[in-house]
Amino acid sequence: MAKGQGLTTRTEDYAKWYGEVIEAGDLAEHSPVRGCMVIKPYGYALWENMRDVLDRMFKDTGHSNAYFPLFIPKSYLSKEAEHDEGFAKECAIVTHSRLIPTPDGKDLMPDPSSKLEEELIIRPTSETIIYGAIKNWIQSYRDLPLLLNQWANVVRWEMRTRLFLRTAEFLWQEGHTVHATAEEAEEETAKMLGVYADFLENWAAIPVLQGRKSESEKFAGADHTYCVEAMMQDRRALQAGTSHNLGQNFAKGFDLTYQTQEGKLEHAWTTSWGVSTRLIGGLIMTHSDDKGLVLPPKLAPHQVVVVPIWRKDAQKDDILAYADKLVAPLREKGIRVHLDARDKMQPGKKFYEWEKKGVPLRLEVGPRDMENDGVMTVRRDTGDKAPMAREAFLDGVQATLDEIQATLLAKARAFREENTHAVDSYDRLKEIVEGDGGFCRALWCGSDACENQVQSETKATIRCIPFDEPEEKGDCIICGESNEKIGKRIVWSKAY
RNA sequence: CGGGGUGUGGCUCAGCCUGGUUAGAGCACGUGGUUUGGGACCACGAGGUCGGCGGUUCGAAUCCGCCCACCCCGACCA
Repeated sequence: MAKGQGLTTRTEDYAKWYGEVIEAGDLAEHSPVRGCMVIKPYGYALWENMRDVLDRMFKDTGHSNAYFPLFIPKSYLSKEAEHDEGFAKECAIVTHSRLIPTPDGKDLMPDPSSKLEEELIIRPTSETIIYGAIKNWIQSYRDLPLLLNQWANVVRWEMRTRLFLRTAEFLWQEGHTVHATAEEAEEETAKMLGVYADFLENWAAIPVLQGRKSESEKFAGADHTYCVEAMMQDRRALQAGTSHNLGQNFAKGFDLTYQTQEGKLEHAWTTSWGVSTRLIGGLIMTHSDDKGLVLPPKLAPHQVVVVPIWRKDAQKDDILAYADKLVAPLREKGIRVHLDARDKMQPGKKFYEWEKKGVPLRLEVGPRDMENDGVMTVRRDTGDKAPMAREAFLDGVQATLDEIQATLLAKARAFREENTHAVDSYDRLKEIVEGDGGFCRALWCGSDACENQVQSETKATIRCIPFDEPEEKGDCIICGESNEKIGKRIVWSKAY
């Protein structure tokens, strides 16, 4: 994208648009390390806001934060067979602890004598290292439930990466809980999925489908996986968060046992759940437009930006003093406001910049406004521009921000509904998937064979078996067998 | 890991085919001035081991060899 011009539009090239929005919004950039990104201050501020809200939600549901090591002894990974198989092919491995100069003295190489006794895996997820530690914390049913969360970075050596959506290293939170009964573990798994759905809809303004993953899509090592799925503006699905009921699989692998009230020794029941910096990608692809980022007020680093305008230097001090009559009251109301007092920059340039950065509400204050005790307001979501009296603006600003938040959610929900189709034949499924795309609600027999066939022929996958689908008996659109095992429509879509 | 492509100031690229003083342009950046209600203009200025190593040559960004990195398209995935 050339500076001083517009972005590639979504219809021209969606992937290119996505990259340009990130660049123009100053969120992140590629690092010299393959598949890794540098999250810039503005992008990190967005992540911090997400993190703070989620962290509060986790604590309100009884969880405590802890921190476990980045390195996992290789042997830990082989204690849960499915888990091992699921992650082994994308691990970074530490083999040495020291560098020495090469024989020609021009480079460095691992010192053969520093080869580790046991190689260390850089965590792709922390179940194994956490169970290794907490099995010693739990002896009695009185020690349960154990409700932990960790904010951390993890590494998965992915083949193809995209900023935020799939990077070799990413930031996330991973909840890990241990329970005395299967019922409690199931309740926890469902509860945390609900927390994610709440966060996504009410804070990120991203409507989500809640549901269960098919056997082939579930987390490696889980009994079953629940997920929240969102639709991006190119009508592809994004798995925004997952919550896994791990049953006793990991407890057995790590000998995580507790003594019951009756004095018997039993394996515990565990869960894990996570969301990552991928959510930033989801936020971008849900709300942003051809002018750049559009951020929901509840998560935006700056909810309001004030651009002062002066014609002559002599006016500058007066205008800035007047701008403060907006900025100070906004701060008092707890609104995140930024005054852009940069000199030697034309107002128009600032307008474009904050538009690209997705600030929900822009205020322009110049001599005319100062004279009228007014302010010019511009909404990022609709582009609506309106002059207002200062006091009236201040009285209504929170309501305006709430309305922007609600508008974004409603718009995203309407888009998803428009692009969700009830599909009753495989031909129709292919037609949609190969055409505009979207979510296809269809009957499915529950077999891997049908799932694999669709995936290899169309690239679409089963995103989830939604909770809120009504019961519906009928024949699988692929093989024609009865769907009695599933008993309702499931959702197919291409996904990120 | 297969197929394709690209490596030259912060960014986008020209120069390479046909080797020849001091490697260019636009954007961005700095200073000064005029500007400022939707991306300003003028002047001056700073910034480069031309991805790395080796070879050919009097001389290499340019030719040859090897290596590395990144990007795009596939198979795999939060």
